[in-house]
Amino acid sequence: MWSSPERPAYPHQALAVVLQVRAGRLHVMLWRRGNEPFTGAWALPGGPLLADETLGASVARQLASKVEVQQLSHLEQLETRSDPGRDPRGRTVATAYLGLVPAHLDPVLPEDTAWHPTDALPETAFDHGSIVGSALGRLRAKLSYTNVGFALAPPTFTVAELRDIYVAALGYEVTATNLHRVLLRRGVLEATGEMTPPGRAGGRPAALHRFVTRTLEVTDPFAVLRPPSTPR
Amino acid sequence: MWSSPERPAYPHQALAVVLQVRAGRLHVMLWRRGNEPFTGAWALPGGPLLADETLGASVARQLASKVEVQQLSHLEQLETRSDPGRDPRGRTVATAYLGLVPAHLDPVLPEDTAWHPTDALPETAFDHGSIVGSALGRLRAKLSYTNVGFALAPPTFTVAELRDIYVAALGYEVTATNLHRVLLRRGVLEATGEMTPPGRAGGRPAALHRFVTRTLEVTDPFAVLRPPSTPR
DNA sequence: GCAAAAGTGTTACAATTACACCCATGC
DNA sequence: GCATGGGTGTAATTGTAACACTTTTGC
Repeated sequence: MWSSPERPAYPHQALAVVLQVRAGRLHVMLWRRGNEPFTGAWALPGGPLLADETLGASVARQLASKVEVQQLSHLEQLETRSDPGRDPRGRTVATAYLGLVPAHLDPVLPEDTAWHPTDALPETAFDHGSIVGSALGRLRAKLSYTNVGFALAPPTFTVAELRDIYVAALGYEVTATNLHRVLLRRGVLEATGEMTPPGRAGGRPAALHRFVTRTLEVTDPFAVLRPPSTPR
Repeated sequence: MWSSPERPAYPHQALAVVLQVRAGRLHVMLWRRGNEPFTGAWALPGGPLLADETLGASVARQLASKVEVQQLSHLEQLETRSDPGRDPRGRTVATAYLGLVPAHLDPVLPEDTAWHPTDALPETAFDHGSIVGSALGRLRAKLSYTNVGFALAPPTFTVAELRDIYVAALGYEVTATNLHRVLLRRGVLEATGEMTPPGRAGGRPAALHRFVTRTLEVTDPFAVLRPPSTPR
C-alpha cells in the first residue's frame, strides 16, 4: 500500500442491489444485520474490495455466497457513495451495482437473507435505503429505452406474463397489447412459434415469446434531437 | 484508518472531465504530465480524496486550482474505475465526474493545462481516454432528455448560438428552427424580450433567449412505455 | 352457447422533422 | 433593390395509446 497523509486510503466496499419480480411485485435482496451498528436492520449484500479484483468482480464474488452467480442475468455499476459519515465505525467508500434475477428462478438464500418488496422496505442500514431508490430509478428508466426486460423475464414467456413483469417493475399499468407491439416493432421480442395450453378456465392459447438478444442494448437511443435523417 | 488484510484500503482519486464548447467544437480540459508514469501524456485533472470530504467536494477542490469553481455550471458523478492495473505505481480507485463550463467563459488555466477538442484527443494517460468517452456519451444522452444545455450556454443567447453549441456537443446537425420549437414546447427556453443588433452584413435582428431554469431537470422523462394517461 | 383469455384492426393523438415561405435589417 | 440572416407556417412522418373487435379455447 502506498498511502500517506497526503494520499489517505480507505476500505472500499462493493454493494449489490439485486432486484427480482416475485409474485407480481418487485423485490430487493437484503440481509439482516446481527452486529453493531444497525443491529437488526436490513442491509445490501456486499463486502470489501480485495487487493486484486475489480469492483465488478468483487460484487460477483460477494453475491456468490447469496445466489449462484450464473442466476444473475445482468449486472451494471450504479454509483459511488463517499459521505465520510456513512459508516459510524470509520470511513468507507462504497460502489453500488444493480443486479437482476429473472422471474422464473428462486435462488436458495442464506438464513439471514430475504427478499423484500421495494414498495415496503423494512428499516435499512447505512445509506442503503437511498441506494435502493437509485437502483429503482435506473431500472425504470432503462426499461423504457433499452431491452433490459430480458434480465427480469424467463427464457420464454407469454405477452401477458411479460406485462406483469413490466407492471411490477415500473409501478404503473401497461397494457399487453401496446407492450407487445412496441417491443415487436423495435425488434426486441420475437415469437418462438410455440403455444402455451390455456388455463383451467379456458381461453385462447397464448403464443410464447423470447427476447431476441439477452445482452443489454439501447433500443430507443434518442428521446429527441435525433440526428438528421440520411437523405436517401 | 481501520484497514486489515481482510479489509484492504486504497488511495481514492476524484477525477473531472470538464467539457466546454469553444469555437464551435467540444473541448475537454487536460493537463500535461511532467513525471513518470505517462510523462508527456495528457491527463484529467484530479487528485486524492482527503479524509473529511465527499467525492463531490473533492472534485470541486481539485478543480479550484484549474478554474474558478463558480464557473462550473454543472457537476455530476459519472463512474468509478477500479482496474487493479490502471495505475502502474500501485492500486488506486478513481471516481470520475462530469463538469460543464458555459461557452462564454474563458477561465485562466495553469501553464500545464489546456483545452483539447474531444474529436482529436492527444495521447492520454492511464484510462483517462476512455473516461472522456464515457463523459461524452453521458452528455449527449442528457442533452436529449434533460435541460443540461443550460450548463453549456451563456446566460442569454440567440437560437442560432444555442444551435451551434448543441451541434458541437452532439456531433451532428440540428436545425435552429426545430431546436427552438422543441425547447419552447417543453418550457425549457424562453425569450428575454431583448434583441441583438444584426451583424455587419445585415439581416433580421435575433431575439435573445434564456433557459427557464439553470438546474438539471428531466424534461422528457419516458422514451416510451409512458404511464397511462390519467382519465379526466 | 357462453365465458375467458389472447391477440389484431383501427382510430386518434402527440411529437418531431423537413421545408417552403415571410420578416427585418444593412448597404 | 437585394443580399443576409432570423423566424413562422405547414405538411409529412412517425410512434404510441386507447379501445373495439375477432380468435381460440374449456366447460
